[in-house]
Order: sequence, then structure tokens, then C-alpha cells
Amino acid sequence: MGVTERKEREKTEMRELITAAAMKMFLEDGYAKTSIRGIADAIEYSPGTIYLYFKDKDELLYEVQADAYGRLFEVFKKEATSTDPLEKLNQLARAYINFGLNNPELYDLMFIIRAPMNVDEELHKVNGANCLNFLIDCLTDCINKDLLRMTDVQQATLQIWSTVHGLVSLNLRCRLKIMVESEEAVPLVLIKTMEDYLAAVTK
Amino acid sequence: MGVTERKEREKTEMRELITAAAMKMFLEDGYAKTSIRGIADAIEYSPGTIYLYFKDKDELLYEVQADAYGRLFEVFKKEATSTDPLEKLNQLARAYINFGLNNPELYDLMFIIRAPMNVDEELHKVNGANCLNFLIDCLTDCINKDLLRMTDVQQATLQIWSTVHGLVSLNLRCRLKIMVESEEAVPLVLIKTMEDYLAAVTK
DNA sequence: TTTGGATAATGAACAACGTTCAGTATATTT
DNA sequence: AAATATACTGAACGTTGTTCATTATCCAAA
Repeated sequence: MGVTERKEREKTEMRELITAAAMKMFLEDGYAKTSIRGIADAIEYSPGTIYLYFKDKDELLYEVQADAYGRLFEVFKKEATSTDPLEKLNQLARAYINFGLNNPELYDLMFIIRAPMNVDEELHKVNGANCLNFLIDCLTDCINKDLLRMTDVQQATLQIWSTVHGLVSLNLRCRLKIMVESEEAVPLVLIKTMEDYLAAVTK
Repeated sequence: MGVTERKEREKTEMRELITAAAMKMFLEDGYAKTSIRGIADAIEYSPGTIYLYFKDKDELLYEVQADAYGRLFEVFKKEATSTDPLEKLNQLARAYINFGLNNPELYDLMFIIRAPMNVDEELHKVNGANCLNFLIDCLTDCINKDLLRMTDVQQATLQIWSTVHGLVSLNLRCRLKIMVESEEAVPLVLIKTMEDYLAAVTK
């Protein structure tokens, strides 16, 4: 009686089909400009069908968010590999900033877009926490080895996250136009500012 | 022949009537949840009338934004009064954070909401630049007196702005739920983190 | 004071949106 | 083969921002 299992499999396959199409369109046009009707068209189903698999557009956002956190975590693991805690912290911060610059629409729906945060969500919590823990672990290491001017890990985490998120999000909302002369200078300026910050808080 | 002048006055009065109603509703419900029809109802005019004074909803946003920058500037002038540059910087950062916590919807439409930034806009540019220059002047003072671990004013400005904006905006999007235990602890934690940061970059 | 042309305001109409649901088609079980 | 359960549809609802022909109001000239 493998029929119920096949049904189950088809159900998750359909969810993944929808999620994949949504991710593609969110990346290209952003969350707001992507319509349910558009997603339905892309996968050649009726709009109503999507609501058989997702409660509403927000639930679709959460699904894509979880995926996005996974991607960021992969980038972290790939880019921040140094055994030197300070160097690793630098790599981590660079990776974060570059991720934001290279995937603006993705960064948007992960950290900027307005959507009630259901922290209870399993996948979301896990992947989001993975990214955060990567930073926390790195900072714990730095602080234990007395390399930074901070002693509290939570405070240090908040500081560095706020700094890099601030840089990326202000840029994404064009608020740095007044300060940074040319558009193509932005990546370098952001990285430089972050490194200046790290240098300042390094013992 | 004061008729053209009266017409002019009535025109700006109408604009202000609309702007005031928009500001009120943006503050209460946010930009997205405020409809043109709602604003029209509030001032007892037809929806179409609003379009005789504003090109679209975004132009209304710009008007309110300019107003909001003015408010922030007033807060700066009122709160950051110390003659000690470092203390003044601290006051400035506190004022910024508190402004964001006390006026979440306003902060949202000033710095987070998606809207094409027409930096050419007069009022907008002036008020926005006022706020930024307040910070730049303060930091210039600090750096000239060799009180900070940075030498470049632009970098320093970017650093501090990113940090406080990062703190406020991450909190506004509920991203600190994972890190900060209780909701009411947030203001203290944000201020503490900012002060830790300032302490770290102070010589 | 009446008339004619500018100006101001209206509100119905349009297209697009998220979402729902009665109805239809397909698949599974009896 | 019939009855039941499941999957899907697409028209419809209530919003939204925005437009525009129509109507009302005002002001200057006759």
C-alpha cells in the first residue's frame, strides 16, 4: 500500500515546485512585485492550487527565507575557513557583506522585508540559528583568546551583526548615495568600513 | 490683485492638509496599510483630489519623509548638547536609537521602506543632510581632537550610522528575538551595545 | 449682473492584487 | 462499475493605486 507514501511524496514535490518558482521570481523581481498569479503561470497551475499547499503568500516567504538562510550558511562555511579567529571573523564579515551585495532581493526578504516573524517555524529557526551560531562561535573564540576589546559575546555579536547589516541595508535602500561618490565604489567602501571597524575593536 | 497669491496659499494649504493626514495615518498604521482612499476619507475629499496635489503615493511619502527628517534633526539639536565631543556623540547615538524605538513606523518610512530615493528633492536633501551633517560635524570634532581610533571622517560616519541603524532596524524586524530574552529589555540592550561600541573605538 | 472660460473636485471605471469556494475532473477504494 | 475521496480550476470578492470624462465652482470681462 505505497499509495499514501506516493501521495505524500507528490505533495512535497508540489511544494518544492512552487517554492522553486517563488524563489526564482523573488530573486528576480522581489517579493512585492511577484504575484501569486505569476507563480501559478510559471508552474502552469491555477492560482487557487497554490493555496492548497500554502496558507498565504507569507508562508511562501517563510519557505524561501529558510532556503535563503541555508544558502547564507553555505557561504559562511565556504568562505570563513581560517584557523585564525580574527581572520575568520574578517572572512565572515566579508562573506556577509558580499552576500548582501550580490543577492539584494534575497537579502531583502531575509532581513528587511516586513513579515511577522514566526520564530517557532522549525526550518527557519534552524537555518537562521546556524548562521547566527557561526558568528557566535567565532566571536566566542576571539574573546576567549583575548583578541577583542569586548568581553560579552552577546554584545559583540550584536555589534558586528548590526554593523554589517547596517552597511548592507543602508546601501540597499540607496541611503549611502549622499556619502559614497560612485556606485561601483560601494563594495570596496563597505568592506573597508567593516575592516576599519574590526581593526578598531581588535586589541 | 491678491487672488493668485491666495490661490497659491490655498494650494499649499491643501498640500499640508493632505500631508498632515498622511503623516498621522502613516504613523499609526504604516505606509503600506494606509490607502489613498483612507486619506481622502480623513480629509473629506475624493480620492482623485489627492492626485491633483501629489503625483502618486510615493510623492506623498517623500513629503512625509522630509518632515520626519526635520523631526529627527530637532531631536538631535535638543538631545545632543554637550560640549564634550565624545559625550555629544554618545547623546547623538542615544537620540537616534530612541527615535527609532519610539517612532517605529516613522523610522520605517525614513530608512527601511522601499521607495526610489530621489536625492534631488530639495526639502528631502536639506533635512536629510542636516541630520547627517550633525553627525559628521560631531565626528570631525572627535577626530580632530584625537579622541577616536579612526582617522577618516567618512569611514567613521559610515561605521557609527551603520551600527545604530543596524541595531534599530534589526529590532524593528524582530530579528533580535533570538538574542534578547525579553521585549522590554530591548532599549537597554541596544543602548548598551552602542555604548560598548563607542567605548571600543574611543582612544 | 450676467456670461464665458478657467480652475477644482468628483466618483465611476480600470487593471492588478491576494484570497476564497462552488463546481468539475481525476484518482482510489469498495 | 459505482461510490467515494482527492486535486484542481477559474470565476468571483473585496482591496489597492491611478486615471479621466463629467460636473461644480470661482473669477474676470461685457
